[in-house]
Amino acid sequence: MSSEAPCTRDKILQSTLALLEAREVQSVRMGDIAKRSGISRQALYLHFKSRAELLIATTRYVEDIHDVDARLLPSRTARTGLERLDAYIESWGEFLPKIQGIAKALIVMSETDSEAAAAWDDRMQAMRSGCAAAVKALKRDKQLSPQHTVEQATDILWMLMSFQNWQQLTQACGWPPATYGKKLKQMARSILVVDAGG
Amino acid sequence: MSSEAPCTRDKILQSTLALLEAREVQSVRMGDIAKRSGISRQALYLHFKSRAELLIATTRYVEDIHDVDARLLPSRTARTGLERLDAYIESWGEFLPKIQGIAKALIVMSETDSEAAAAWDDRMQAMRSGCAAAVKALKRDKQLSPQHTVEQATDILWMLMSFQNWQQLTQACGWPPATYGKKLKQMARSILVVDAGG
DNA sequence: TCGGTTACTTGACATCGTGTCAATTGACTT
DNA sequence: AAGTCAATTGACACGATGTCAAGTAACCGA
Repeated sequence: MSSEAPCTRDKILQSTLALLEAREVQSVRMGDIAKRSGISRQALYLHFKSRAELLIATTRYVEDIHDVDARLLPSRTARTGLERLDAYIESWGEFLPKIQGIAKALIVMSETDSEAAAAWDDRMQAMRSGCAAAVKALKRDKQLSPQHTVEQATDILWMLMSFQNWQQLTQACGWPPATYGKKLKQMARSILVVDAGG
Repeated sequence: MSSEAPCTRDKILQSTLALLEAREVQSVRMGDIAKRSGISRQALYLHFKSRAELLIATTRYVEDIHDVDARLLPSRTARTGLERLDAYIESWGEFLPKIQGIAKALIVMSETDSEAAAAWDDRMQAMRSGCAAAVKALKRDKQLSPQHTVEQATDILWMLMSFQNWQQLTQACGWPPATYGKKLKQMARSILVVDAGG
């Protein structure tokens, strides 16, 4: 439970997460995380061998906290392909804001660290599997537009749902979360579904 | 002409560009650029006050070389809204591969340098104007889907045409350039156009 | 031909963040 | 009393950016 005194490792992960949500990624240094965790900078290296490893661990920590699997349940139990598509976009749209900080950090880290790149890629491939499943369900229902192969449709849905697009629409364009969800469903239907009734 | 001996500043810009196209962004250091330009590292600072400024100057240099304005001519002279949309996507799709290196560099630099961020944002806003113009032409032709406001339609087209999406589709998904162009036009029509024939 | 300017060189150095190492402390076991 | 474990302190190497000072070589105009 969170009311118990967390062990040092958990304190570090919590601090990292809090800082990433509060500030610009690059301004979250090992020293800052240590200070906020109430330990020395060197002690961080007793728990994580590098900054990259700490960020990767934080990613897993976030997914644990928010119970990704439970969130995706409605999309897996959907009856029709359309329902599944909508449910998947919906859950993802609710999940994205929660991983914002760590996602940005991991993307930036990916430029210099191949393990970070692999970790982020792994999460994105997991998300892609969900896209592939939704597309497959559409295909099964004969609702997939003949304009695209199954592969292409998956690529397209994956692209639409990318973290960068979410960032651009909600941050740069100022779309509220509800608009993001609604519009993304519209777009996915317009592109992928044969009879795009909304 | 390029057969004349270029001045030092131009040599630097050419070297920067060549290196950014050949290698990972972060591995292009001031020292590398200097070596390739045949001058000392310190001499770089006689021409550009920082790495960020050099990258920004390189961006302008690339746009000069490839004559962006001329490229966009067909989209500006298009008769119908649909023609304009297609022409704009087409030119952008041809232009993107050429700015790949410097674009990635500027995006990475944006994390740490606010001037670089402003420079990239400026280019993206310019691209957005083109999107707005295409959407307006569709609206004029009564071909804009009533699902979206003009503003939203612009946001959507802007998102679809983003550098990150191009990267994801051509690199991660392995789409050939021709497929990228064709599919992007399809997607834009499906989402934005009222009678999405095509 | 002298003097000045311009472009560039060399070498040393400050700064910042990551990551490492060695010696030490303090608490809890057995 | 001895041992172990988590953490501390302080020093330090490394790599990259950016700065500074002194020197050089070519060119240009009076």
